[in-house]
Amino acid sequence: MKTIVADILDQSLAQLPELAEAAADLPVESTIERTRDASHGDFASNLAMRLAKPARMSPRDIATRLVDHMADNDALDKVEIAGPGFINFHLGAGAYHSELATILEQGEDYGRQARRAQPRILLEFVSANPTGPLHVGHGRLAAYGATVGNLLEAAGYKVAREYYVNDAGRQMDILGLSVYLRWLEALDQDFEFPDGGYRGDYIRDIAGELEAEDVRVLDDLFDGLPDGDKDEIIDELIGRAKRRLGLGTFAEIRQQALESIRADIEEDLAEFGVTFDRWFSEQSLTTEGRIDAALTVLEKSGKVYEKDGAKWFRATDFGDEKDRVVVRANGNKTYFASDIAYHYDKRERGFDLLIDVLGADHHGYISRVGGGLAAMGYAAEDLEVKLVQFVALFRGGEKVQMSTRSGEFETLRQLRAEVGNDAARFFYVSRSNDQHLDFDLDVAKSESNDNPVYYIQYAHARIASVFRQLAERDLVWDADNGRAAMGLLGEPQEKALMTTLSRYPEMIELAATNRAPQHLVHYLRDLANDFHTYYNAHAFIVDDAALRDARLVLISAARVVIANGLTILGVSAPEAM
RNA sequence: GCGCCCGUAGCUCAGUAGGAUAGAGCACCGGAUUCCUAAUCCGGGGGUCGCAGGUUCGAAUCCUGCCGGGCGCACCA
Repeated sequence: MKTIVADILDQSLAQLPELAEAAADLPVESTIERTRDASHGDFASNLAMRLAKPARMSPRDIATRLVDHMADNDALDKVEIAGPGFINFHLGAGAYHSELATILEQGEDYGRQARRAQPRILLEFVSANPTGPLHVGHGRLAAYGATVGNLLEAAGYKVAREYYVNDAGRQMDILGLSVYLRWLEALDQDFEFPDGGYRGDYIRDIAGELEAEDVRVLDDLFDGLPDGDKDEIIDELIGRAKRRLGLGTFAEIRQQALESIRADIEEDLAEFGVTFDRWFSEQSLTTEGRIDAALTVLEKSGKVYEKDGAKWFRATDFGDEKDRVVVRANGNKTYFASDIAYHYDKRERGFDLLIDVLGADHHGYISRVGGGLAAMGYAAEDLEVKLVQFVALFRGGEKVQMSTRSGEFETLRQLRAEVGNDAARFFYVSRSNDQHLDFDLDVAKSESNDNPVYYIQYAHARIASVFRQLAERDLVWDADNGRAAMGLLGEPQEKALMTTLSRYPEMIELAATNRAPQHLVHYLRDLANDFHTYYNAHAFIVDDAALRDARLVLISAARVVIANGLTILGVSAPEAM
């Protein structure tokens, strides 16, 4: 709908060369916005004010010229110049009526834009370490990433979703050791479980199902353990287990634990409506030689040097605080080396824009990885990182304490079971990603008017209910008749609803561009409010068939848009509540 | 110490590449149902947009400094 106004302005501008020149760098559409006050019309443009300086004319003179050169347009009622030089556009009812027809015609495609070839987007999110179940913080990453992915697709982009599985390195050895120790415990071996191990109940579950071929009891594993801090003790135990069980057997335990946890995460997310096109294994980077290949490219850039026996990446050249080690003195590659290799691989696979959704504690990582990309012949700007701030759970007004150490953290599963998937998906994205989230469990699970999820779903269910009532009264909705009678929709509540509906495509575009799902949440709340207000003010199923059919056109359109928006959020749109 | 994010109503937060009198929910007060679901609606009070400067026709929004809160600064992953 905004394009109607943009076209009119564009065409007027084209006839005024002296202004068109000044506006060369200014997309006309970006000057147009919805008005906040209905007396200012439907859309307003600040184009004249923006051109005043480059064109060296007064804003009001510019506005006058623009308006004088506008061709007549059926969609337009009138155009006014107001205030310091705003051009206000008043659309006719016909523009809204045709928008309603478009909504019904396009159905679930309404608000979706045509495919854009560029950029091809790789969206990486969650990527939690496969050392235990997802907790509530990961849930926010999942809900945010999934919704941003849906928004980008609605805006026409091709999006691939990926989960990076950190299945390499020391933490995997600790995982394997933890499982083996629980397996020993189950066979009545007596020892104190080391502090540095993973001690959640899920480790016992995995141990209970352990099926490694040559696994056997090492009853002297803890004999003569040297003193040391918890990391040294863990490393010593890992070394002993590897030597005595054999590397192959230890690796088998480790892989079994990894796969069990990874599968659990995948199932958890799938139940949450979050799926991925690919689970990218960090191990595969090593086995396929990609880390070495990336390091070779990086070294050719001249941004790698040796110091103290290690190889360092000159990250400070790319805005990082300090240079970063990529290969340690002991020859092991760092996690940072895998990260660079992974992101290099993403670009090599043909993705133009890499969006990473990360926890807020990863902010130090942005300039580093971006710098790596730049050094390897791509651009730091190819990587866009969306940081998501932490989640605090509140129950009964009290903050719920979360402790990973004790294994007593709140898992995503527990949260989903407590408040339901719909409320969880909704609440997670209802705040800006860079705002801390206070998740109030009592509100999220209350089946009452306190709960904004129900408020929106209820609007959808109510519309469905109206159509059920219609059938019960042996009436049939004649949509063609309704479309022909849309001129009867003159009530203020009807106009308000039509206006909000017509905003949907603009809002989707905005939310996608800004990776800001909260716009959609707020929009749906507004839309539901407009519908509920209308519902309370006027009956839809009236005796006058033309009016009835027209009103049913309007609320059908509302149903379509609410359902489309909820689908993007990953929230169900119930027919009845 | 350095870096990133945040500071808007009593509480939780929106606020669109700067735009016209700053919005919503909750809470509080007062109303609405012989009629399509009251999980609803209508009305009301509530604000020095952390503070101080700057940029300009115009700043909650951009810039600088300060104050307050969160997070991060490994040859860990």
